[in-house]
Amino acid sequence: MVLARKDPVRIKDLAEHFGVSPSTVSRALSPKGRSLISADLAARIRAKAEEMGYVGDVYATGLRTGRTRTVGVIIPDIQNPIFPPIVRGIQNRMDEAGLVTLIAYSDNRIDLARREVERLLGRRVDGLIYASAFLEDPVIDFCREQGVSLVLLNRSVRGARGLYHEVLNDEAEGIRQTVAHLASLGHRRIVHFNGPVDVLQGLERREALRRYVREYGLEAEECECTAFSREEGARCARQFLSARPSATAIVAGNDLIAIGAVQVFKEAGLRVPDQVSVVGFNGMPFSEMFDPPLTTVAIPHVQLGARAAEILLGEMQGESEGPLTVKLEPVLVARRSSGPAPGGAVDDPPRATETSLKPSIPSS
Amino acid sequence: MVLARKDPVRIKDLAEHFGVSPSTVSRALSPKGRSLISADLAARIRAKAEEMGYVGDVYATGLRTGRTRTVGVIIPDIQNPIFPPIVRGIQNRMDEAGLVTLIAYSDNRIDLARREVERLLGRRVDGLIYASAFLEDPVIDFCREQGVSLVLLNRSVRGARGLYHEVLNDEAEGIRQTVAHLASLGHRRIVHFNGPVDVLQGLERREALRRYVREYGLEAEECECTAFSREEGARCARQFLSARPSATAIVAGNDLIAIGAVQVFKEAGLRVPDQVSVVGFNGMPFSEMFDPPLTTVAIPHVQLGARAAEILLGEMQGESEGPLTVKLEPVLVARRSSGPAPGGAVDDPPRATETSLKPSIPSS
DNA sequence: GTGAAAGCGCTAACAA
DNA sequence: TTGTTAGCGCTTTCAC
Repeated sequence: MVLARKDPVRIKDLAEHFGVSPSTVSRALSPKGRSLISADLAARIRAKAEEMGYVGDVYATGLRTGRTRTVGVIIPDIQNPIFPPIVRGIQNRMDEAGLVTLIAYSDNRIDLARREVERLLGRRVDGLIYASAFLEDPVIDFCREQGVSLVLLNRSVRGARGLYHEVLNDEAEGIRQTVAHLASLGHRRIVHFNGPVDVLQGLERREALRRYVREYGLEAEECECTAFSREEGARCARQFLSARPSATAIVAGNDLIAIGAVQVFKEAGLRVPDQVSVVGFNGMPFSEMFDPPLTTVAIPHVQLGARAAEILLGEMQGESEGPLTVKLEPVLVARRSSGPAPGGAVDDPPRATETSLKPSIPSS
Repeated sequence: MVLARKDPVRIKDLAEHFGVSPSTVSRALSPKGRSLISADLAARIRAKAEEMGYVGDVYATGLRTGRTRTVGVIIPDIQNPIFPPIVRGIQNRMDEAGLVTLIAYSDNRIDLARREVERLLGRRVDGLIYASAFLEDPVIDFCREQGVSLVLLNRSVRGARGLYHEVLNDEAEGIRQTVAHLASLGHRRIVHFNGPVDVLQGLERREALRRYVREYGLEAEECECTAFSREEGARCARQFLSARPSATAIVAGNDLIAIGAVQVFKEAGLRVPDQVSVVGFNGMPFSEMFDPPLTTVAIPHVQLGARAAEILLGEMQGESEGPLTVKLEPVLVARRSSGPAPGGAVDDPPRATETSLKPSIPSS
């Protein structure tokens, strides 16, 4: 049994047991040192270390080498439902590699992000995964100055491409699928309740929408939300109701905007999807339980996290093949908040692409 | 500006600046040592340290003192929606106290929980917050053997009271509010889709239900779910449909069981709440967006986390006033999945206790 | 009230 | 291939 805390096994103990010096044991235990000593002895030391439950002292090693086998992750808020799967993806990969992950919250404020980066650097993290909220972000330059390995996750900064590692969702592809879906349902005029354009996602989704609306021969108007929130979705929905446009579908900047809009439509007696279709973005958990179940673009959050961790690990080992930009493909999940355009010709009848019960996460 | 990484300020630098010895600076900077040196010098050293951006080296201190200003938190899975707010509550408090929080996942498996505890102890955490899944859990004894400060959170173990610090939701009170609510709506016969009774919550909720059903003069049957999952809720709902009992309301063991049941009822054409009321438990995010919006017992998750952190901090400072058991009060949030009993006399008409839009969490 | 010195456990230069 | 030695930055006796 491991006695990790009570009386930890030290290198000295192993050295005495074998009648060798601490350095020899240290070499036997470290990947690079192992080749310097006799293979047989190294193997025996390693076996005994395992048996005695040797766990290297992270603090001694950290002090001596400056490397701490610790990484930091900065996200806006773990209570935002897109981040738990991202964090899990990161930690899965880091745990595998024997690193520990520190999680810090910026609450979407640059000053807090900066403070948290400083705290993490003070903790001597070997690398950082940063989910920045804004297109312009001085905190990223600060990280660069500090010389810490850095991967940008899910949110990016203007001009970052080629400067920093980035792991991103393919926003344009998600919008393309959305537009294709609505076009196939016979919609011809849509309104985009776009998210804030000072955030990468808001900007990219809006630009992709403009492009694909053209390519698919549709027409679009826009209502700009100042935040990715239900309140803003509701505001645009009220505006939509009072303007009474001829559009038959809403493409929301994300799921929260979508559900804010749906709620207002329902309260106003506008039937979704009979009178207006609504499509979200993010594939947030339980969106299939909403009323109506929400059609949305599912982002591979766990894989985004895992991929970012992977790249950071490579970077930390000095495998510097130049800054990478990785885009992962999202998938539109068609549910019942979108349907045939009222009175419109339908090229392709709607299908149920998702059956009722899927494996779910146990809760207390 | 702080240069946390590039060339950190050390005690030696401060010592040289003031022409004193490192010991003096160390004393000036530590709360206990401060009283040993001249107050004036201490103040000047502290001011300068602040100005120069001195950040003590956690690894040197950890090595020297054995205390690491780090705590570990073990939860089943951050993707389970009840845990993000708990984690946030813990971290808010720990950050305030200048401690760092390591989060590990057990996936509700005792072997993994054990492994994670060992990893955390290997990382020399000063304390542990443990959200154990089971009523019997040897991992807790292991923690005790290791002599690490420990607080049990949200999930408890049989016989733990008086042995370990516990921070719990008041399950009985939540059930009492549920039963009172249904009674006031005229329900007389209910079915409890209870959660697994080898988990504290499942057991306590069931026992409370039996008690309050009696106290309020109702009658209850039970259908036991083997997990807190939608699948199990759906299974009990199908059983309910085929048995066609006279009950008019379902009390679900948690929200997932509730939504699994609601889904089956809807598919079978049974109207909620006109023909059957359903009440959940947990107050999970976005449950107000479900169809119908779910009546549920909201647990103060953030406060649970903050309280657990508070107690752990006290324990780590040796403020040992004996093991504490803290219970926090949940609140029933009445929404539209519960309504008057069909054909029953209503003592008290249902009210809308929640209006439509509440502040929500921004999402990308 | 302050300084000198030792040492936490580990690794890496240097020596043999 | 292995041992010796020094020292990472800090705290804490012990001496003055």
